[in-house]
Amino acid sequence: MTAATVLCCAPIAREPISESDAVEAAALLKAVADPVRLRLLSMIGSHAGGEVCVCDLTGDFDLTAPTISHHLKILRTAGLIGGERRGTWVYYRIVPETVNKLGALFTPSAAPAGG
Amino acid sequence: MTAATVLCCAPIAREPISESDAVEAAALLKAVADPVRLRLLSMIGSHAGGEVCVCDLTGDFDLTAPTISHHLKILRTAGLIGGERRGTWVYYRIVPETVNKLGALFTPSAAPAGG
DNA sequence: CTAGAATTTCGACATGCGTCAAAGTAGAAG
DNA sequence: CTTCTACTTTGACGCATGTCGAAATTCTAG
Repeated sequence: MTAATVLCCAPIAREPISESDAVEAAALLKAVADPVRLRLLSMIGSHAGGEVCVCDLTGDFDLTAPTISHHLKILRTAGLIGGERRGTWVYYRIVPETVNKLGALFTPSAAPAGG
Repeated sequence: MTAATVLCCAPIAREPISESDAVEAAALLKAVADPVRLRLLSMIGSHAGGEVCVCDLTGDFDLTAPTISHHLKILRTAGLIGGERRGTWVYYRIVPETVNKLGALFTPSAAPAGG
């Protein structure tokens, strides 16, 4: 128990983040720093069955299909969602690990130091 | 205890976020979706005493003072940091409430439903 | 193979964002 | 009041991003 067990605050407020970590985290954050992508991520993640067809997504936006596809690609490239084609349709599901990374950045961690 | 106590996942993956909530959250996320601002926020939040002089910030970046000031303003406008002038120097400190908002978006909440 | 639907890629455009140099503001020191 | 330092605002520039229309891709159905 000599080592620090700092529970004070979010990781980001515990010690200065390194430049490379900042670049990595910022890339992830940039992927969700858009209302459309946030809604898409939320719709995909909260859908019963864990999977959503793209065709069920486009209807809720005043955007063209190419634009939705563009946002989906950004989320997928960031590792936040995964896509799979089955027949005519493409289904997307959330990748919880990556989403948790986001939360971990700003959440006062209850984990012991070093974890 | 009859009501749901949904611990499955992040709020964003529990139910579809509303458009207005998405816009609000995206604005907050955009403020931290930049390596420089992420480092700035981290340096301010992790500093002993809870306050940092701007003059202690600029040295760690290969950026001009106006650029640092610009990023600081974005963080302040987003409500993530607060600034105070004392004499010649300006001191910034973190606003934990706003930072927690970010974490709450993506963290599997341990709070009971309805909270 | 042809026809058709779902989705992505491509090309283009307007807007937004990060950066700097120069000028402006606020307080300390003489 | 003048000068110096610390910081912010303004104006400008180039690059990135969100959006669309059109074309290409991938699969199903005859």
